[in-house]
Amino acid sequence: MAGRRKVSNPLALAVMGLLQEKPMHPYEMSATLRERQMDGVFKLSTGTLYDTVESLARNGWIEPRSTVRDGNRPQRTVYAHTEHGHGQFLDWLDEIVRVPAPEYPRFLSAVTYLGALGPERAEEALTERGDRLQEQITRMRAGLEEVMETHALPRLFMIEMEYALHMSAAELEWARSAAREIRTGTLAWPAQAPVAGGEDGS
Amino acid sequence: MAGRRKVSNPLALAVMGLLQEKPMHPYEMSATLRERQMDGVFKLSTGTLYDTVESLARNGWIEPRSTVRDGNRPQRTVYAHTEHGHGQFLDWLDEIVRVPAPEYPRFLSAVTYLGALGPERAEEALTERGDRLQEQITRMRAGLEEVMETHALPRLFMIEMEYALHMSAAELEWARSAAREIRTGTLAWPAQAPVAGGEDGS
DNA sequence: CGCGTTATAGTCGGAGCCGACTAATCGGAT
DNA sequence: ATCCGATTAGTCGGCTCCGACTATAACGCG
Repeated sequence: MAGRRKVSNPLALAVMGLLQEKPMHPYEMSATLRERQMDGVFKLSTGTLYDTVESLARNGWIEPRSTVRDGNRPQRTVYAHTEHGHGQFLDWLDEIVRVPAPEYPRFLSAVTYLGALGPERAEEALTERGDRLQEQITRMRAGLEEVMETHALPRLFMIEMEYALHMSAAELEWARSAAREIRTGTLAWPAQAPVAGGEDGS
Repeated sequence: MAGRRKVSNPLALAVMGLLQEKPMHPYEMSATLRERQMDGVFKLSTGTLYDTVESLARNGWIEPRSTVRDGNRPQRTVYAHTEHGHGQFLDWLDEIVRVPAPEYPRFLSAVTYLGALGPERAEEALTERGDRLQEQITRMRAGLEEVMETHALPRLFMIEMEYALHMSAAELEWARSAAREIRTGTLAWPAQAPVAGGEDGS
């Protein structure tokens, strides 16, 4: 097993993915990602993008192809992936898929201290989350269908949407069920511990 | 609605949670979190912990209570939450639960470029993920039952485990189903695009 | 009673990340 | 002709995060 990966920011994955299509300069990457609404998948901020590109270049995954000057605009450096970079891209992809990495979603941390909210507030909050998730899912589903129809894309091209929808649905299910259990009392609120802690007195 | 939150690292939530129980010094927090296996929920590293505590103090959520010197060991600063901090803690908790925030799980980014792996490699990788997830779920379930039985805790105290299990199960389901769809051909691999984006060979 | 080992407690510098800012150009309205 | 705002393209400083390192005290052992 290797000592931690040189390149680790997921945005680098997006950059590599784009460069498989054709050489680009950073600004074009940014614009393309936004156009394709991939900024819901990769957290995109301009500063980070330029840093990421630089880091990829340092590590030999990509290299400056040309420095074009269009009219009198500031010159843009166009990058292309290297052969080495292409291999790394596939290996990294492969590893991310194969090995589930620990992630730390905010909601999980909040659930850990759900007790602190007390039953009423917790139930309310979970219900609201449920409603918001429902809306979100509806929007995603509509967006997905629209894209599929207008562009007649094969399913594989939107597969990440299917995954996102599946996971959102699972979360919705859990939130609703937890809210219901609080209402009906199936999920009891132990009196002596408003904050999770379970200290034994011994 | 407020301009972005001052304190934003989830580890701060853990710190606040612990301080609801009793005043502590950072090292004790770290030890306690590890003992309770909460380091699976909050990403814990010593450096970050000290930074986080300092930031909480700067923002008035907590304050140094005493500077104890035990024997001749380096003196430890014990912190307690302030009233303001307690309120912020609850509000933050409440907001995290109510409002689903966009998260960027690594697997989602990888799925976006699943096409690049080609059908065989993708199918294999998804299958392996499935197996690993299955193991992980078994381990979590066993751990959960053990804790519940030996400590006789109310369900609420391990509710985050139930959530984690639910989500892992959903992911497992998806991975298995996607792998199956690739095998059976239900999820087709468009020939002209090994990488999402439609590279033409011309 | 010296001596390596583990537990205790924390520091520090560098890398990563982000948002706010800069600056030039182009297209249309005035 | 010119002014305004949007688009194009990128820089920069500060804050956050992290892991590697330091240093002392208690503990067991031959």
